[in-house]
Amino acid sequence: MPRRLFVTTALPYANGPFHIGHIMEYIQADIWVRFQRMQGHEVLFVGADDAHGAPIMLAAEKAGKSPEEFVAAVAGGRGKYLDGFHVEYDNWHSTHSPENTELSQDIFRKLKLRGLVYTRPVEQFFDPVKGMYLADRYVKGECPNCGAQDQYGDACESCSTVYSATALKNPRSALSGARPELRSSEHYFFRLSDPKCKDFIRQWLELPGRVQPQVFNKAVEWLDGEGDKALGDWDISRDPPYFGIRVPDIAEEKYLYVWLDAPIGYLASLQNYCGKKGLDWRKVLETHEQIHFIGKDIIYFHTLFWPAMLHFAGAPYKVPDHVYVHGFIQVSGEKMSKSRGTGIDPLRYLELGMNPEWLRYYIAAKLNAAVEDIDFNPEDFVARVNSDLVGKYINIASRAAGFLSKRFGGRPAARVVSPLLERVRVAAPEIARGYEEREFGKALRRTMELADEVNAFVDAEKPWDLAKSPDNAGRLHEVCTVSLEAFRMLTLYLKPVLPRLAARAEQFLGLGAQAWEDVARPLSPERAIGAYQHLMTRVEEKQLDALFNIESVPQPTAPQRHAEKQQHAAKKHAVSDPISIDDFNRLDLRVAKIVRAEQVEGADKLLKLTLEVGELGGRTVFAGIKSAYAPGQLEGRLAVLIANLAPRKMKFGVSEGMVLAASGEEPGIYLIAPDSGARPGMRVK
RNA sequence: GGCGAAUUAGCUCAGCUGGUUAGAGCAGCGGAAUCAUAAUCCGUGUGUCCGGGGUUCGAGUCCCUGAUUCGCCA
Repeated sequence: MPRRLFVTTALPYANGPFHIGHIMEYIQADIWVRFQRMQGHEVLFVGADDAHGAPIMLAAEKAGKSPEEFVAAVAGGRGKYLDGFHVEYDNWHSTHSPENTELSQDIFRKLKLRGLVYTRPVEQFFDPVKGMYLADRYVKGECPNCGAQDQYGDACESCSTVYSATALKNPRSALSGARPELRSSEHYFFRLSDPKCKDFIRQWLELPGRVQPQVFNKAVEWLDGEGDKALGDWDISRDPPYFGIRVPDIAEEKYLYVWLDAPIGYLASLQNYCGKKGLDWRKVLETHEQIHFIGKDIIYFHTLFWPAMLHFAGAPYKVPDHVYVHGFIQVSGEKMSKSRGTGIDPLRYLELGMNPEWLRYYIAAKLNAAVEDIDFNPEDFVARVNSDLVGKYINIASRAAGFLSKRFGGRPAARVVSPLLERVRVAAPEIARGYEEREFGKALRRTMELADEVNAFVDAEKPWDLAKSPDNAGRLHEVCTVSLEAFRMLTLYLKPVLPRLAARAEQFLGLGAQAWEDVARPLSPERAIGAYQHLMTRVEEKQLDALFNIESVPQPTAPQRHAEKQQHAAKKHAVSDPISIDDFNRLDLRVAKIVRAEQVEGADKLLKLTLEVGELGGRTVFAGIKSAYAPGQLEGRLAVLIANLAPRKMKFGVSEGMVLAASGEEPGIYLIAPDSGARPGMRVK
């Protein structure tokens, strides 16, 4: 009995392009969906832009566009990312759409009808210059607890007290700088604290397998909060000006809060798709399991509000069957940050010509079903992709195809019996379980174990020796057939992760698109394989350097020039005169944290760095790295400092050491960074 | 501040309800091989399982405590 699945990914906020975190989620969901389809299940996989809310309104204003234009421009850029990473949605829509307006107002009306919506006045800051109410994050002032300056209206970064914006001392609008006025207006609330609401949510959460255990615990913690942590009602309306959906059936201009209409966008996208396909979306909703992939940052909305909204709105709406939560992707152990330049720009990845399936594989290899962050580590990326995919998996086809084509007209041997193939074949259910449970890392680890066994088999059988004597032709034929048949099954196991590569491999093997059950259908002696051509190239470190170094976009160089360059470079490769270990020990190298980086007035190449060097305290260093780094990129990073270099007086001040950086013939300077875990003040030896 | 999670080999990570000398991949090192112009195979781990206490016949696994990191506090 095939399952019917309605699968979504979290709706990205349409105030900018995708970042690597979005792409990770889409890859996770896409792999899962492709796997389900290979199982013969029916899947509707949709996404949409989350287009409403104050931040978009303000971003549009800043860009000199209407919100509609602004959002449309962002939406126009989505395709190249999704296509680029082989993420295949059935539909991509927007919350700023007729479907979403209708659905959101319908759900609102139904909730109201059931007595779960009420109004009460809310006191809020109003910016008299901008003529709008200010969300907490748009108010700044002094912390009421510790007096720290310049804090946002929700929590203090200094003493981490949580408060409301109206508690701030000397508040001002972060938008206009004006002193905000306290005004009151009528807001709509969703009665989340109602016992029947909480009871329902708990019951919804408790179904085994509904959400991961970590998510369950978190949700219950919110649900059972007491005192000032008790679950409160949810403010679901906003005053104009607001880019959103009107609160229906009232004369006054009020809007639904963006977080109310955002998840409804899942349904709007489904409805939009069904409209195009002539399907009844109500029917589809009824017959399909509803599954949401989301990040850990939005658990709150998806495990409390969303199921409650759907449940109490009633038919045709249906509560989600599963909410699957993933962690964040970090880069080299650091939180992603555009200002520090540590993020990976997915578009740049594609523009550099890097293979999207490398990233799909790497991400899949690190993903599991837990709510854990994963780390993108460049060296690890190179090692995994090159040794797993190229060295182990692709190599199997490459080792067998030549003999089979040259000696046997490309036809596999008939009726080959092999314990190895049996082992590869019986792994199918275990690997399937890995995909099903979103334990992609496990599925791939197992697959690569099998690839190892196949390579060991080839080594033991030594086809190159067998090929030397015509007497061994039969055995040679069998060995090559076993290798290639194993390759076929491994391809099938990897197909959800590597759809493009699998399609090319299938073509090479003379097969149609394989489904999961085709594990049991071996290569036919009737059909010759095609000529082997390489299926995947290796990652080069240079590509990762280019990916991370925003400043030095690689110049396409003519081949001759490249050769010239290498000749020049060769002369410089000679190593300097030897020194003793004592000479080396005279250098006092320390890990230093760059706490501040500033432009130096009048200097072409220098940046002024303020360093923190553990017990050595603070240092000021002038570094000639202005051409390669913007000051903002450097703050917070670790570097290596020569701490005992004699201080040097410069035009702009005294430099108390040097930070280490690498450079070559080509332009570009690369700061030497300690591995994660190093602390300021540690000695480098 | 309160609550929670994480901390295992150079790197990335497995280690289920406590049970023999703690594992894998990659890297490194030593060998072999040359079918694979993209590579493989064999061998090789003296790891304060974050520190310190405790429970237990027995703890990476449970409890307490400290450190660091990361979340959540609507």
